[in-house]
Amino acid sequence: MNWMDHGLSIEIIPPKEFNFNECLVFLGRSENEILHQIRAGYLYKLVKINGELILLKIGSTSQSIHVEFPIHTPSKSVLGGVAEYVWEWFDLDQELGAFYQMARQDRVLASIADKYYGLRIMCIPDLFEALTWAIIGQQINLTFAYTLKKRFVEQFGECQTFKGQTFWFFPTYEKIASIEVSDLRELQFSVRKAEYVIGIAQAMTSGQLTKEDLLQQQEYQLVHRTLTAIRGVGAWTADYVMMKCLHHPAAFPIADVGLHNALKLQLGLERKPTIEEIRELASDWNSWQAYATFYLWRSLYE
DNA sequence: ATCCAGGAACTGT
DNA sequence: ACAGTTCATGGA
Repeated sequence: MNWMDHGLSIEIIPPKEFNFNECLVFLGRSENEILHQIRAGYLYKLVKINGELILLKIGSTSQSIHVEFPIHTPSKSVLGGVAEYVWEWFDLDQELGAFYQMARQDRVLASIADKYYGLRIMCIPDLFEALTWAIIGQQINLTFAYTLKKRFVEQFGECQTFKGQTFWFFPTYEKIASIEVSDLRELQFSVRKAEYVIGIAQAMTSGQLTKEDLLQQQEYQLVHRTLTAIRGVGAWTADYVMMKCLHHPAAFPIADVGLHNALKLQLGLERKPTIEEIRELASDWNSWQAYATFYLWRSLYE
């Protein structure tokens, strides 16, 4: 992690292959997103550092990312925590040189890797949020998924208001562990999804499920098995969470409908490819499947 | 109206 | 192991 403490703000020096504006395009894909806002080239997000809610205002020059604090005067330890958070959110530990080298030779990826150069996987550092968002998104269209997430966050999350704008923080698992299935049914969750989300919240509250344990397990197969043992988490959700939260570059949600649509579009196919055809197309993506998938998702929003 | 959506568990064979 | 069914509702 490479960053500087400027007292009332911080400056983060990302690796070479990084383009803030490409990341903003991805973050701005839904009007109904409630967990961050984009205004005049700045990204606003409410985060929790050392148990304290902090509003971030994030901008970028060609060489660096800078973070300001519109509401708070941050302490030293908060500044460090914020740098860590932003570094992880933008997936800045990845060195993408090898990805672009592979992608340039790849029939599917060549054009989009060039077109979206510098785009990073926009991560979901909070494990509970990553799992919940994946479960919400199962088998419904993305627009409705955002609507459900918005209701969920507004009902059970925390917020701060600044200059007439309200900024939201995702509900904690402790909070969700104490609610009932009927509370989520009122928001139009299905009974199943409500059970899954509350069950995961309870497992996390009791300490049975932690991000630290999953990070420590490291090996793809082991983590994947641990995740799919959770009720509500199948192969797709496990790969989604490994990609967006646990930073596994080989995570590959191969059954994803968005991936299928993007491949169809990129290759000009008349129908969506089969799983076997995708395995063939992806045969050279070794250890970059997550980035390949993310760039293909990006290609769906122009 | 009809089909599908960033799936997964459950049931029956 | 594998295939079919159910869940649940909005968007296009």
